[in-house]
Amino acid sequence: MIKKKKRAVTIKDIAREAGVSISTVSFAFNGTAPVAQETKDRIFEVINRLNYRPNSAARGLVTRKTNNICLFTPHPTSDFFSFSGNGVFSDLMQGIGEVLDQKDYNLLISWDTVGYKAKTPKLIRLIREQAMDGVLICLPSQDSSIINELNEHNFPLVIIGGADKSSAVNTVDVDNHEISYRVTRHLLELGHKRIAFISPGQLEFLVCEDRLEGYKEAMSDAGLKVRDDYIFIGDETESSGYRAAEAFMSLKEPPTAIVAGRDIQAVGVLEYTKEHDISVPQTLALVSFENSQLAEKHGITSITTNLYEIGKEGAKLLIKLLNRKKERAAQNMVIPSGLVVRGSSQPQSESSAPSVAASTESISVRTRSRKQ
Amino acid sequence: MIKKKKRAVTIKDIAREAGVSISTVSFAFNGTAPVAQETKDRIFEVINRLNYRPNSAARGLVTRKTNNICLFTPHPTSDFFSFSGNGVFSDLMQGIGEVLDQKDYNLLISWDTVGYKAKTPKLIRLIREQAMDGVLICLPSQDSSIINELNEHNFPLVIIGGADKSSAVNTVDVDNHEISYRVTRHLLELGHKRIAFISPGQLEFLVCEDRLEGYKEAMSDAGLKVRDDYIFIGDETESSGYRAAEAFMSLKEPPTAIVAGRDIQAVGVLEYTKEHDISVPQTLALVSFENSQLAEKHGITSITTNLYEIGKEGAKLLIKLLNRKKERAAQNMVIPSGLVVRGSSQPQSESSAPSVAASTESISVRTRSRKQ
DNA sequence: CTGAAAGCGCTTACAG
DNA sequence: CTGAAAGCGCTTACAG
Repeated sequence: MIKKKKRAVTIKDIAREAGVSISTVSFAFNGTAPVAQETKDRIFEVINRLNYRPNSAARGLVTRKTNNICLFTPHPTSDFFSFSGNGVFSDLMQGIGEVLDQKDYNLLISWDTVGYKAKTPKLIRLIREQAMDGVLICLPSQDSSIINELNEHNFPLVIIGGADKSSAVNTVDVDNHEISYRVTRHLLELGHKRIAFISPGQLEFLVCEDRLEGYKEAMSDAGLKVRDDYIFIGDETESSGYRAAEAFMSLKEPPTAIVAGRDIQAVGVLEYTKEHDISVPQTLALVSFENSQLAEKHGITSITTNLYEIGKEGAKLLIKLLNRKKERAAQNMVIPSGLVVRGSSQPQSESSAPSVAASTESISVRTRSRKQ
Repeated sequence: MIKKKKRAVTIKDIAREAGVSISTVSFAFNGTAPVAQETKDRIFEVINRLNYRPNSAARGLVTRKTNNICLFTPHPTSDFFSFSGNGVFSDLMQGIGEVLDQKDYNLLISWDTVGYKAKTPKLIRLIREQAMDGVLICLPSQDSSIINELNEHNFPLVIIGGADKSSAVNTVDVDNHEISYRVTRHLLELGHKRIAFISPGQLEFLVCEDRLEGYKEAMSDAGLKVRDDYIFIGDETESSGYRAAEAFMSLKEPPTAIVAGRDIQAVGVLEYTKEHDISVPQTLALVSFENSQLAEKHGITSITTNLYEIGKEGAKLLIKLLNRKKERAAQNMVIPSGLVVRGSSQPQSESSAPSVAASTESISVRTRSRKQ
């Protein structure tokens, strides 16, 4: 037996060893044409003995499939992902990873290096090189130049998180407008009228804009005026929540409730109330988004924004797109959110007992989709 | 002008449009053979106009290069990565990402789905399909079956984080043994003799084993006995730190200092001391690993374990390997760590003033490598 | 059920 | 400096 070093085993090796043609090997291996059981057995014996796997480049060249899907997103430590306390980026990756693994797709990552709304040479290069079959985009705001390039080259695309519902693109996201409305509504139902809002980040981010709008709409619908001094643009730091609280509570007419844009901000608010002996929820009620461990730990009422589910459903949708022959209308999938009520927004009549979770939907997250 | 829809532009299109042969296009594009300036200009005009990029599969088939490097790691939300408070996984990805972006490599991710020390079909498949040029492994413990397969196929490999120094593999890591020794030594120098240790996780994890050994060695070197009841196997939760403190402080002879295996555990310890009116550092001194935001926030003395640097240097090393013709001895690179002293381990003579950082090496992280 | 042949889009000797 | 040709390892009509 001659041992060749290093060279990878090819379909020719299998064919020779099994005494058949390479087409037969291909047919057997892929189950793409009928092959006699006997020869099939012979072929697979050799395949397994030699640990044969088709070279991905060669196969990709003819099938025009790479089995790679690309995730395009800001760097993991950028402020888009830097929600302390909760692994937003990890959750997203986990969701995507689980689906791709199961479907035998590989995950290729391309960072949005140049900052928001910037040109994106790397992704564009990958598109033109046809290095993947489809792409998953997760950006703070929509970049139409990428979307156009993707469409031109017929690359299936799903936008996850921060989806602009108005465009005819496949999206998977939480409905930030709706959940912000719901969270504000929760405070209104507790009797609050002076409700302030902290934006989770700059308003250029779609998530932030949507949450602000949801808050405003809830206020208007309740017949209340939206006051500019009740709106604070925060960021990913705890201290931005602290500063927001400081600003609000220094007003002549301070709010009786705050909608924090994210849990870490809510923690900042609590820090302020502790320092200034403001009782929560008696004097100041507090609700937030994310429902991360932080919210649980500090007894903050919060609404879930499940990045894990978003990643998972996004990946699923993309794969479905890849295996579809005929085009269909773009789908906008919304991941349900559950409001988890805790001590920070308990009705005042009830005792301020340890946090109580009272949510219907927070566990069983189902997905529904609607045509656009 | 005839507009063809959808078909990607190939080297043939460029050749036809520029009136040259495809070899000349290839030579010009890759700068791999001299081409007359005039024809070169003509070719590049067409290339730019048509946005040509060589098909990656076709190119990969002949060059045997994919420009992909694969990261093999547990799922991002697995307990290996679930250090709350700090984005270990994000930091790692960030470091890797920056280097690869700059060098025009793509990042392919393969999760270690089956748990620790398990068979790993996915990675093995990618190896055999030759879907990448090299791999970066980041696992809680070494898996020799993978390493063997990698070697068989001549795949360059770098192990980052959790590296077993004994084997002849390229590694990049913090020296967990040394930093644990250093951190314990710090307490010894403050006069402590009864020092307890909380393991950051199960001892099967190399990181944990190394840190425990470093602690033990420091104790022995100081002529102190290592007591079994001074060792607690913690995990990634805050409460494991709390429970460790509880166990230690209930001993007949409680320790006067604790080495927490990670910052989140140190926070748990502080929670316990607060509840039980134990003054830190007077009655109980505390040091930890990671030097995350948690350590800073709570004034905990901690030693840096820079995953960002580890990722970065790991990626750099791997790329160096890829571009090297002749083999060289395996390299073990250690990322320097800096001890950041804060209030939790202040010498008792000094006032318990707000945290003071006193570290020489924590900022300027340089790398040195040694042959093995 | 099986094989010979073409072709995917490139790179790379080899001539000239 | 440029072109014709072979070949990378596969899949897929096309015959038989």
